[in-house]
Amino acid sequence: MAGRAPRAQLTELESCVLGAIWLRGPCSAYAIRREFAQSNSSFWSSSSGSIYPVIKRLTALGLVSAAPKPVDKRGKRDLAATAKGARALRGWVRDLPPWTAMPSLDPVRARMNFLAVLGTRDGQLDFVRRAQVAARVQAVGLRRQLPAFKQASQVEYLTNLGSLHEVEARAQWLKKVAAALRTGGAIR
Amino acid sequence: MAGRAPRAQLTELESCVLGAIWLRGPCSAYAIRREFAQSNSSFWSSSSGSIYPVIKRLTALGLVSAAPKPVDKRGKRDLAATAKGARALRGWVRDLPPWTAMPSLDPVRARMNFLAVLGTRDGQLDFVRRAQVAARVQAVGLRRQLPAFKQASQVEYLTNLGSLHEVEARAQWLKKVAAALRTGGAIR
DNA sequence: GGCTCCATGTAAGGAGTTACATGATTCA
DNA sequence: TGAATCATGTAACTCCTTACATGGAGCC
Repeated sequence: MAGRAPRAQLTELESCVLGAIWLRGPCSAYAIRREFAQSNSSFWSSSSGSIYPVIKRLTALGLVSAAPKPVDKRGKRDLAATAKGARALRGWVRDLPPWTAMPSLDPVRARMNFLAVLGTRDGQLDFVRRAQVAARVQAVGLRRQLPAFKQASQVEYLTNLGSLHEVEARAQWLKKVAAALRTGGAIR
Repeated sequence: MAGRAPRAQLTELESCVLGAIWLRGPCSAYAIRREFAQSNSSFWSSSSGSIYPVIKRLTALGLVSAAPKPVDKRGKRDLAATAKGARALRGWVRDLPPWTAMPSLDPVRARMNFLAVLGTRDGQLDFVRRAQVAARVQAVGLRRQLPAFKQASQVEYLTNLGSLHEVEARAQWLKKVAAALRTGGAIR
């Protein structure tokens, strides 16, 4: 009878949605969805097909309460994290699994592994320079947003500072790669 | 009749497997699997259930040739990238999609968003310090491996240098976060 | 003979994506 | 009144994961 026991651990997406609901206090699912869409550090599509099922699961687990708003004729609901939800979130944040220390999956670095396939040194340098420009553009954009984040909230400032550190590190690394190509010739 | 047309674009995993086969020349699927498992920058499980289906797809697409080895009584096959496979790999490397410029998904940064849930400044500092230690341990390990990579191959050296840059940037960022917590008090 | 690696696969399931569907509200 | 946005959801599909299955080779 009883369906199989639900997963013990939350996924990263589930935890982030739970966290957003916990932070935002009572709010609609749509607000969460929009926040994810506008955030500059979200890899998830944050379309309705991903967010709503996640919220459903969180509600089923008792981590989120969804009170219907009688005022609103639409199906709008007020979501809030329960005490159990706050405990789950705390555990997820605090207990850093070992894999979280590893370097993340960088698509530029993944492609760099096979740089030799581009053949000539000029082709390889072109790739590296384009990646470098893209990283620098990102960095400039982030740096310009920082003051606004600092005024808005301390955490937003700090997390965006982290993103900035990452893209700047990538740009510096690519600079070294370009230098190595110029002095050492093409990768083969 | 004809089943639906195969996907136009390769996934990141498929491309990386294709690249590994292209690099390693004729080799067995097991060798690829092992390489992925030992690589320090692979997020994929690289278990048989993921690698073999990918190779099957690549072979079906004509990007990889799989010649059976008559010498070996086992089902061992010699995999190699075809000319078409090399072209596909080249395209994947060269055409950096816009999203590849974004900061990657850092699990530590994801948790940082909800640091307030840890409550006290000491609890928050403890989290940050543990993340810092983990990042530094990673950095030291990578830095120690660099000379060996440099001797083995230039690309391996350069990609691992990229990993090093990333984890060092993370460590520096966490240092700033800790400083901010010490001077500014707990995040709320 | 048994143990450990080598080597290739299949089966079931899960999590997230894209695309679609449906209305209410707001504003020009 | 029509368009854009707000708001919630379902259905089909895809890629990857975990777990299982099978057998040869080398070694004590």
